Amino acid sequence: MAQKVKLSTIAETLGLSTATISLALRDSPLVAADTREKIKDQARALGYIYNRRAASLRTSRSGIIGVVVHDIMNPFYGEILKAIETELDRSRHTFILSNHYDSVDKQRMFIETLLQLGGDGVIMSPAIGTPPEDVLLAENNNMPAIFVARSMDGLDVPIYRGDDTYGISLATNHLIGLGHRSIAMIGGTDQTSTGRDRYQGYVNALRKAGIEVDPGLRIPGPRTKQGGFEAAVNFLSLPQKPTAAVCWNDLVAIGLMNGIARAGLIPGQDISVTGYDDLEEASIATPSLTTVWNGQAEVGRLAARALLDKLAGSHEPDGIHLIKPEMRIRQSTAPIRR
Amino acid sequence: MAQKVKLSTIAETLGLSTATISLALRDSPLVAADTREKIKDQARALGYIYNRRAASLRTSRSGIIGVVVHDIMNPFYGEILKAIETELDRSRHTFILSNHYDSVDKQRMFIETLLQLGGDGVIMSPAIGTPPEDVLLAENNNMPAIFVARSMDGLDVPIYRGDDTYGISLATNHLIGLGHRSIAMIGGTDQTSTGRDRYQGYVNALRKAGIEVDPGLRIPGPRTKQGGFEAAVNFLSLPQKPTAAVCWNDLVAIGLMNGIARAGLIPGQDISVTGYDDLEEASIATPSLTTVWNGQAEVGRLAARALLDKLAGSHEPDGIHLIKPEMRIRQSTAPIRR
DNA sequence: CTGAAAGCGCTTACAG
DNA sequence: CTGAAAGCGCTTACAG
Repeated sequence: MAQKVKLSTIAETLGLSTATISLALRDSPLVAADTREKIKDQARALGYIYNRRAASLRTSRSGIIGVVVHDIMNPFYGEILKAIETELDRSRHTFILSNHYDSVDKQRMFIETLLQLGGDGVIMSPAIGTPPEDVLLAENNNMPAIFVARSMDGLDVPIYRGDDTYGISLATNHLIGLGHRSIAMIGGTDQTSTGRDRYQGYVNALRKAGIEVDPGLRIPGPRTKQGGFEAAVNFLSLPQKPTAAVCWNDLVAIGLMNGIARAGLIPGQDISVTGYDDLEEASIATPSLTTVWNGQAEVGRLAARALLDKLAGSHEPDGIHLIKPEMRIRQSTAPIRR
Repeated sequence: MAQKVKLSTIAETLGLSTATISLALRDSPLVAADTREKIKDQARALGYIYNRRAASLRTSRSGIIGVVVHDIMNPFYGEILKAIETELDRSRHTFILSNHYDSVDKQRMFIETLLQLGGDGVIMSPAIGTPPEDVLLAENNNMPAIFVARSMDGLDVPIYRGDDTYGISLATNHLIGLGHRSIAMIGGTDQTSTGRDRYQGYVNALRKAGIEVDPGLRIPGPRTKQGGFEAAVNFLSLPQKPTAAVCWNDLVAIGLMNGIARAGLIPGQDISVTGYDDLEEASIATPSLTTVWNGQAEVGRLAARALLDKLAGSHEPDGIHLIKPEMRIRQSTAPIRR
């Protein structure tokens, strides 16, 4: 490798000062237009690479934004990330991604690393059991946080997510409307706000329809396709013989449908199944999945915008921003067979 | 936020020099053990945050490793990434992720950003049409590259991937062994090394079995579930009435099976389908998918190790490192019906 | 075992 | 419109 090219290299070869070079490369109107062009050409010719660490050391702004969620391989988060990426790309921010797999330690290590790198802000879907201190660590060090998909009590961090209680009630009401009375709820956990909200929404809808809530019809836990697939055995052996299942999310629903099919029953005919999220995959599942649109792209886009606005100095309203879910009716649900 | 705590803050409160603090925090044996402890306690008490930009400006090592692939939401890459993450976590490197969506521009911008941040190295699955200069840009600026999953001609960058020609021949031979003679190949593109290799492997296997290769049986293009799903229509209307399909990957295979089922046929019985990759999902698809294990976790782990070794100064052998694929036989393939 | 001083490559008032 | 100089917060020879 040749000698490293820096601002001073360009300055020397052009007989100018580093100050002028620095300003010119950042398109400052303080530098005459033709000087600016000359400088840019020279920078290109020399293969100059801007050293962000040096700049950021001086300005204490890095252009780095951290994003940490449960698991980026989960398409639910994937769809959120894609929207965040699009929004951050537009403003030339770099984003650093991490999974926390609901490990508080892994999440804290990520926040610390981000602080060390001088991260400007962090978008997170907090790990189960996150202590408020870990979020305050970021905020107190001038790195604002925005939550997506999950709330946390005791912090007034802006949060963007779907209205889970309402959304799941849409799915439950849809099944009730089709004549189902014995409806199971598969998956999710009480350890997240989302989990509690969705179960509550399911319970509310049943009560409102005058259907007794049977705790035995709840199979908590599964959150993945694999989990839904394995839950099919338990589901099919429930003594109550439910005719329908409200699933925690699309992944669980698709897994459950696979499991039901494996047992020789036809999902969508013998058993009605609803998902949640409306992943891209939901419409091509077989049968195509009746589900609840949960606005992942909206959540990602709005959260990224809110963070960028905050960094730009505007006072974004804190508090909860709920996206209103919508029903998507497809083939996996049908009127009850009498 | 209180006044920022830096090395000199600790030094002053303790009556020591910044040099000693710096050494102590990095566990240098040059500092007496009890001084070291005292310093670490004080750092913790003051809430000191190590400034990596400053350190990296001085040492020109950042601890950052870039990873850029086609699409991190694709579980094939997801499984590679997970293995890379595990390996890099272990050595306390930070990794920055990006999709390139096969846009050469997006990929170049990522490489430039990484250089600006002082990235130590980059693991990439090069975008279609990547000019060698873009990779040399990294290498010439002291940022070594390692390829995963895709090769590129004209560069001697180490590459880790599966043996595609061999792997696809396993799938094709399996179908031939079941009595199939009219076997379609669905998906993939000639624009990647992987695409060319897999088509070649399919052709080789047919020839070796004395089956004439019919170019009309190839439906190139699809690489996703959606793509496979849509290809089902074309597949089912082929005049040759193929009884089996070798798919580009598991996603295409699962999509195709969904499409076949939607048309009222039973995949695995009426039509045999093979996938490629053996994603976690393959075994829970319905029917479970006969596929080729492609060693994603191995690819990721080995590539990360190779990069870390290179950064540590060891001379890693360049060239191609092929993982040997293995057949996984499940329910989606069956003897031909006469 | 500890300290004084230079320097990594930028940006930013301040002058002119 | 351009330049000289200080400083961001570390680490690293070099002394002692």
